[in-house]
Amino acid sequence: MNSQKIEPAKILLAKNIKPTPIRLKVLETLLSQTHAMRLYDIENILDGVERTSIFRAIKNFEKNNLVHEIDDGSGATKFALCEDRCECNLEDLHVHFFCKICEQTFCLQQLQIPSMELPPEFVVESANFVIKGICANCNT
Amino acid sequence: MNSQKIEPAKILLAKNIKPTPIRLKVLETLLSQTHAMRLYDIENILDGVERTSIFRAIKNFEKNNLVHEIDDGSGATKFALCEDRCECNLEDLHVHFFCKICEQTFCLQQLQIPSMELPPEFVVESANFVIKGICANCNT
DNA sequence: CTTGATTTTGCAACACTGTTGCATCACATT
DNA sequence: AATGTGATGCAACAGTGTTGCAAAATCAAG
Repeated sequence: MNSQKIEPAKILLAKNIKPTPIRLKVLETLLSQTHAMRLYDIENILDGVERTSIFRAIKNFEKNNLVHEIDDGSGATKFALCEDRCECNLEDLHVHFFCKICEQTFCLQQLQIPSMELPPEFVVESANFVIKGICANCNT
Repeated sequence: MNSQKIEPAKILLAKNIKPTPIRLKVLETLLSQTHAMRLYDIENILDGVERTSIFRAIKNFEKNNLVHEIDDGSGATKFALCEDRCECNLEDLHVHFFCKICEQTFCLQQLQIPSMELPPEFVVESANFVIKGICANCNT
């Protein structure tokens, strides 16, 4: 079936991203995973593809609101696909969960980041809310 | 006045930390700042003290609930003193604010991290909530 | 006080992540 | 086919965190 080859290209085109081979591979890799991924994870799966090429593809995706960065405190930035109509505004942000055991990061899309009453003159632009603990899989 | 020399030692002793020269210097540096500091910042102020020595002092402080780590997405972990009776439990956690302009990180101690309704079987242990934007000083 | 054990510190080195510069290559347009 | 634009691969680098080991300082026991 070729739907797996056609879909990613459509996604890229919908975001005005030229669907080059590397970008397609990176996107397919992200689509194949349910968790947020490190650059290194993608590198391992796409064996033979340069780290920098993946890096630039991801940066391109970010700029075009296709993926978002998550800083889960593990030391490495993780990346996950945005939801369809995400424009990476404040309202689009959601909470993430980092499991200390399997070290995987979950997008809790149903949990919007709560707005906070900041001190006067402070302006919010974005936020990073990561809850850490043990995920359902590791909690046996 | 010698209160500045006696106080830090008391703080360390109260947390069962042996007040060695390096530890005192690191603690004094943290006390002298209103914002969270990077290892590198402390290193710069304590000119001549080894990075690793500061690192180990900080790690010791962390273990004894004297400082907490903040991951503000700047790439470098920042450290700030805990409040007096902090035991680094969930209830002790507060929101942080990272200013994109001056790159300083503020402890918003009055803002407790809100609890979230997680998916079933997920266990919370800690959290990192950083709001990013422009601080009052830079917002002119 | 001397000896020995333990802890702390300084130094060197390393791993990992992210990033940039540059040359080459592919591709699209004329 | 010629040309220009962008994508890719390669090499190198910087920042951060971390560990191993040896020297120094501290502490405890005799």
